[in-house]
Amino acid sequence: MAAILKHSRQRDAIKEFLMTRTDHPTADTVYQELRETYPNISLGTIYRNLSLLADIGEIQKIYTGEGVDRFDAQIKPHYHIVCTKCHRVDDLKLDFLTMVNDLADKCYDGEVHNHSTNFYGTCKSCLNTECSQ
Amino acid sequence: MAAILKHSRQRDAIKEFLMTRTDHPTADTVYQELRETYPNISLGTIYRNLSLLADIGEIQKIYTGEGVDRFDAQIKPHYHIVCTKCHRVDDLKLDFLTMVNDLADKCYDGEVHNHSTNFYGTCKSCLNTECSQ
DNA sequence: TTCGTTGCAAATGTTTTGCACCTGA
DNA sequence: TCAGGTGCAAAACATTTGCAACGAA
Repeated sequence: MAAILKHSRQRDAIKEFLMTRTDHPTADTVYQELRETYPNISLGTIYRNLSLLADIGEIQKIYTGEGVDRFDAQIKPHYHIVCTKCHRVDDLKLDFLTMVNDLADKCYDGEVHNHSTNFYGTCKSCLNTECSQ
Repeated sequence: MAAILKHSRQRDAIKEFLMTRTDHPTADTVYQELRETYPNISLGTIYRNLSLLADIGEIQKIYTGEGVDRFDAQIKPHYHIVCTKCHRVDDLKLDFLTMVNDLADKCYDGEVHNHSTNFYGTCKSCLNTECSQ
């Protein structure tokens, strides 16, 4: 069922762009940036490739509950922190707590395979500008 | 800024309906069910009241990353488990791990206020019907 | 040549919003 | 009375998809 992948310049560019970023761009950000190099690239291509890359596990799709999906070239399990003021999404340098899956599995009558945690708070730069708001 | 709330039959019905449910209905489910009692109720009213109730903390909005938002009348912090086969969302009988916020705060240069975790797995009924698929 | 990929545009699905009318306090 | 609430329909958004042309193997 899984089709054989052909090489595509656009897909390479999308993945390469993601790997240069430590924030977690949205599909539209990827689109706006890549349009400078590939003026004819289409949003559909961005979405198709981001989905495909996420499906084959080369990138990660992040749901923050703030409307838009975000993407991350870092596929090692890790946590994210969302600033509730400026909506920026950062990686958190906290070890992934695999044993939490076991805790959850013990109190569930199905099977628990994984978990996804988002932390919410205020980023440093929003803390600093708090009084001027 | 916050307006004074007036009583509304529709808002009551929405909250009451949510309180009868142990699953976590989507806005559309609330709409379909309440339409039987209030044939003229509109989806806009459902969305407006669900948002309002979530804003004032009487209900909770749940993001599962599966497209639609879900709502929960249980506002005590707790975790959810999403079945990746049938997309049903259950409560997990696992104590909320408040200390995880402190763990996260220690390795972040902003402030961590909260976290939200979704577990992903297979529910009992999907496990049972696995071979017939 | 073959079949996956692209660009474009239209379609989809969820959620929000403008507006005139209604309703609770 | 009057500000908040409602129903309706249109709009806004993010994302997906159909299709003919394109391009890698």
